[in-house]
Amino acid sequence: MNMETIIPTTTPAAPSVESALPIPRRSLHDEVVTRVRDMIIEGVLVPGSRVNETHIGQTLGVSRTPLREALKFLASEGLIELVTARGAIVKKFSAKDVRDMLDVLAVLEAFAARLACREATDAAIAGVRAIHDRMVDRYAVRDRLEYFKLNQQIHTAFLRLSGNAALESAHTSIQSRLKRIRYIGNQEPQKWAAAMAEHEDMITFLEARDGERLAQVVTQHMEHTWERVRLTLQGERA
Amino acid sequence: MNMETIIPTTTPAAPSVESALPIPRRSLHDEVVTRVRDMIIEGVLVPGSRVNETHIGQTLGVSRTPLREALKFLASEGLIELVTARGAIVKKFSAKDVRDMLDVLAVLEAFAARLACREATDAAIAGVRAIHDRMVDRYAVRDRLEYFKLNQQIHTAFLRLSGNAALESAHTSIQSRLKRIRYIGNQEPQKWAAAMAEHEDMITFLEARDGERLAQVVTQHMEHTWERVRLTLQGERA
DNA sequence: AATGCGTATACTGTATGCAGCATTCATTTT
DNA sequence: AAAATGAATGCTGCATACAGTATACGCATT
Repeated sequence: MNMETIIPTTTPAAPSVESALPIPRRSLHDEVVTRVRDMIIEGVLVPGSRVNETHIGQTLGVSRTPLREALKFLASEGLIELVTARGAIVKKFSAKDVRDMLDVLAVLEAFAARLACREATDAAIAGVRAIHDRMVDRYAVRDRLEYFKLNQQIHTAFLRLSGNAALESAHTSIQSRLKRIRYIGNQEPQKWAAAMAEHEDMITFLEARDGERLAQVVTQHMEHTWERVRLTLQGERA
Repeated sequence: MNMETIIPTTTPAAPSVESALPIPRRSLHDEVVTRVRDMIIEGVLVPGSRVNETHIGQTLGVSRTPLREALKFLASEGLIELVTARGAIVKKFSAKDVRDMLDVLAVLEAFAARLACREATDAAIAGVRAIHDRMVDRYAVRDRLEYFKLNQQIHTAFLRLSGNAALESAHTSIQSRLKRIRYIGNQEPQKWAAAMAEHEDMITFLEARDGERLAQVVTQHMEHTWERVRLTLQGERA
């Protein structure tokens, strides 16, 4: 979320080994943002309910101030709704909302597909392939949680291939809103298998740099994601 | 930014006239967010510079707390960068960044175009036409500022026709990042005239509900926007 | 018993204070 | 004189305290 570049005033006597890298200082802000996001995804914070600042603050061991700042951040991301004098409310998405988000994701990913096939370096594509291979591994042993994480990663990596930062950030924003729904979805084995097959196609077309076909598959994949997820949503009315 | 719905505990004796609407209480948060956004657009806060919390706070007449919260919000929107222990920095966009954003906008608007032609009610389309007519008025008397505002409005209204909230919010986010660039661009008269002509086409196809042609024109419009804006950008290197 | 009103409580919104880090300037050293 | 080092200042990050508002409960009244 924030990249640091240390410019040495003079080249120090330090050896150019890996150990002497800028020490990554995670701000409490980022930490709280991701933690609260995770709490929403995991269902600890239930959609539609209010967020008690003092309570959650104590849970995370921080004061209300950084928590509130994190909530404002998440509000802009669309995960939380801010109501005057009533505080933060975890957003509840209707089936239509989810469908709409998936439609937009499809459009964005289709565009990214065409760009990626044109712009990406072979090395970058190989990187995506590497993630894919790990997903196959995880699928083989039915490690759902790790698979889920890798799935998020591969989508992000794929979007990054496009080289369009705005595209990536738009995608990330919607993706984070959908995370929870995806998390609770995709339970059935055969659906999981189907998703895997689609990914296989995607990586093939990507390596072949066939933008059009890739865009097509990506769009289909999103349509199928909807099929996989829609049933889960019946309980989650707005 | 936040809609209020007042549910009366008991149906009061109040007449159901328009005058008895929920009183619009805009939170200080929203106020500060929009003010800071405007300050960025108007160039009061220069890209690349740090935001002094105490100073800006005094300017707006608020304490640091709500200001900081607003900055976090804008950070998520992409207008501001948060650097640990150094605070908020107004984001600086390179020519490529702008080009990328316009590309994404084009994709989103093209999608919105197809949806709008399918989904929008006649009344809603008439609403867009009304804004357009006012723009023609403002163009006639060369009222640039008002034209600029209406231009923002018509884009938003157009996106809303799609009925896809996620699409609208993705669009708004990028749009707000571009506002400043658009604000300083579009100076020359002939370019302005060209933009007007394109808008004329767009409204025509919209009323004819010709989604494909509208999508085409919208994409072209974005391409031309790039032409209009790119020269302004030479000074704004990243 | 039900309804309306008033008070109490709990939580949000805002301000302020304190600690820690970055930056800058002055001083010292080579 | 240039560079490096150390101190001082200013700003951010976080916590806490206070004020204002909504919600809930209890009481009185019909």
